[in-house]
Amino acid sequence: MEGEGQEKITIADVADALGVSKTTVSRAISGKGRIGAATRQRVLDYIEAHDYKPNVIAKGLAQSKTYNLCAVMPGEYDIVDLNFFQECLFGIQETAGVMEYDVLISICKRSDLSPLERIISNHKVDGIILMRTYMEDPQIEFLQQKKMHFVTIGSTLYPDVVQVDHSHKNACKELTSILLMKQFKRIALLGGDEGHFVNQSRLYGFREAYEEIGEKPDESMIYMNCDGGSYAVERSVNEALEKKADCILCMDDAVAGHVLRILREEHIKVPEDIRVASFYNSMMLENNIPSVTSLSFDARELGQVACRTLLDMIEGKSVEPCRLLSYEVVLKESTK
Amino acid sequence: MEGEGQEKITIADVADALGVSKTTVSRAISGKGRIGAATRQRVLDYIEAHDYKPNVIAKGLAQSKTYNLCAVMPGEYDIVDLNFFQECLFGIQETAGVMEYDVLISICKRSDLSPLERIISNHKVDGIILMRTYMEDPQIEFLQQKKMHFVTIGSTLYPDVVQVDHSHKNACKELTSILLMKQFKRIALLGGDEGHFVNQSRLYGFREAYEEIGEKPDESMIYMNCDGGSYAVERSVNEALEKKADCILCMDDAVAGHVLRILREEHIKVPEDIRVASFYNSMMLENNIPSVTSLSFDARELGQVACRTLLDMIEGKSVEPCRLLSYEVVLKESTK
DNA sequence: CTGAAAGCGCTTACAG
DNA sequence: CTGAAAGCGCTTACAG
Repeated sequence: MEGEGQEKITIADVADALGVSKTTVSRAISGKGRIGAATRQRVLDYIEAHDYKPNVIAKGLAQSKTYNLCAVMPGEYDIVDLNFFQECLFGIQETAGVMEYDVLISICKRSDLSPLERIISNHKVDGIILMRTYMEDPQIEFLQQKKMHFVTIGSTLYPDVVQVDHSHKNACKELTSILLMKQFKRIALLGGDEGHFVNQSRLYGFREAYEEIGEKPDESMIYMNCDGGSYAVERSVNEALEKKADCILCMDDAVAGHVLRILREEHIKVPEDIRVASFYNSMMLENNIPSVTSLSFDARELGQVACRTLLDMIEGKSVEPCRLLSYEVVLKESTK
Repeated sequence: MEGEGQEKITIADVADALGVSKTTVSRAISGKGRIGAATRQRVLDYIEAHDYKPNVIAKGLAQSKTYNLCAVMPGEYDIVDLNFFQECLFGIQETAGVMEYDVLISICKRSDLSPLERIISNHKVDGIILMRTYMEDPQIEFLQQKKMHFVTIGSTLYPDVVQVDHSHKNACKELTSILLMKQFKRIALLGGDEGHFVNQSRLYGFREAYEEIGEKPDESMIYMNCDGGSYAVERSVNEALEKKADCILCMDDAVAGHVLRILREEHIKVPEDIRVASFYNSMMLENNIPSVTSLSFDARELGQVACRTLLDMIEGKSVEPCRLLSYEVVLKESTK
């Protein structure tokens, strides 16, 4: 009698069984419209007992909704980002699930939005979360033109986009300030892709820290676009060493990983000979000796907040256009 | 005139515009049913020109399909696995997209299937891809009971489940054999979670390599469940060293990362004092000195094959129940 | 408080 | 070869 392939029971079935109309059943479930408390309880009990679950697809069709969200993840990433995206996704799906939404994933390269376009033109989702922003962002332009509900994880200068982000600028400023206070003044900055908004924010924070003490960073020691591979990093590190840098600040752990390897190869000791810190932490460096100073962000929370915000937008509530979440500076041996 | 918020045009609109029935339009698009070539072309031209795209949700409802797949990703993972899952997902969504399917993601802990259950009972997907298998697998049991179409990435002993996997057993056997041929006979094996099918396969391959040369591994140097953190690894490594192991074989790069750190701390040189190799490669170890020998698998291909197989099942085609993809042994400095 | 009916945007026997 | 009609499983004005 259990699990007997009991085919999908529909709202009509429960209406028949209870001798009421489909309308009534629908109302009992949704809680919308006037309905007698007793009647309501009867159908609730029945569907509970018979394990009835409304077909969300049909419901969606009737309401012109899908109860799906789309999380778009960049097609180009390195393993450090990966962990970040994964955590975000976790947060997103967690809070989506609570509201009976599901999350559809779209992996898009910056140069090719077609996966996203397909999802939109197929009317598969009610809203979109962009998991990375670019300075020039074709995804944002596309979604605005399509008038879709969406929120970005990461900041942007495009007007009228709802965004949630960590305060990368402040975080980087704080870390840089600490380093400066420790009297490491010749800091080399190994930055990531200039086209990513987040890297610009980090750079900004770095500069502000210097400004605050009335000094200027050595511009010739600011190396952007270092995430192109270990070769770019190697050149930058060598140049920084020639210029007598006393500290190397890396935009993320992928870069930091390369840096640490290079220093080790050249028998340059951290932190004795030079200090190293990273603007983004991951599990990647956890086995490094010495342990490395970095900024720490809660990606999962970011996903949760982004998702909740999007859900609010879909439901027509008003939302805060720019949320900034906090961060931590984690000081370790590499900057002693 | 462009992008003028031209609200969703429906099949009825195009039927009206063309003076034909909705039936005809539907047939022209799907290619099913008899229809005049000329008529067909007319509607095709029209929808092309007017950028009409059928509402997949409505289509799905009429056909009792969703054109969605679900990829279930484990909720517990470490960063090494992560890269694997990401690559898989890439492959999955890539091949799903070609068939106009989208992929919905569900992150499930082994102990809590509720995200998956929700998706199933909401009729949100036509099939499921399980991205990891366990020896005792509640997900498989659940899906079989629900009579859903699904395929697993990773092997399983459960009967009648369609699975695609890399030949972990053979791969590990081959790597172990090479090590044995190099006369490293006292190999310590640091294994992962015994509950994961893949780790049992690896262990199996390890044993078979010994058998083949008529010898036996030192059972006291087989340490399973090492992925619980660095402490478990540390104990195992120290014990292995006491037992004069000449080589440490790690089930994956997370474990390998810990091992390499521990050896470095204790000033034990690789490969001079002891050899190290990993059964699973990732970007995680790419900066290690020395470079480390490992097995290499193409996770993306795995995703593609799994997805194509699932799609075939959904369309009622018969599929190969167990596909095994190939691998590579990548010899590097750590086992010289 | 409850129900009959129309509608969401498609598909698909069934006629012609 | 083409169309009118019923149906997929819901929701929601509109009446009563």
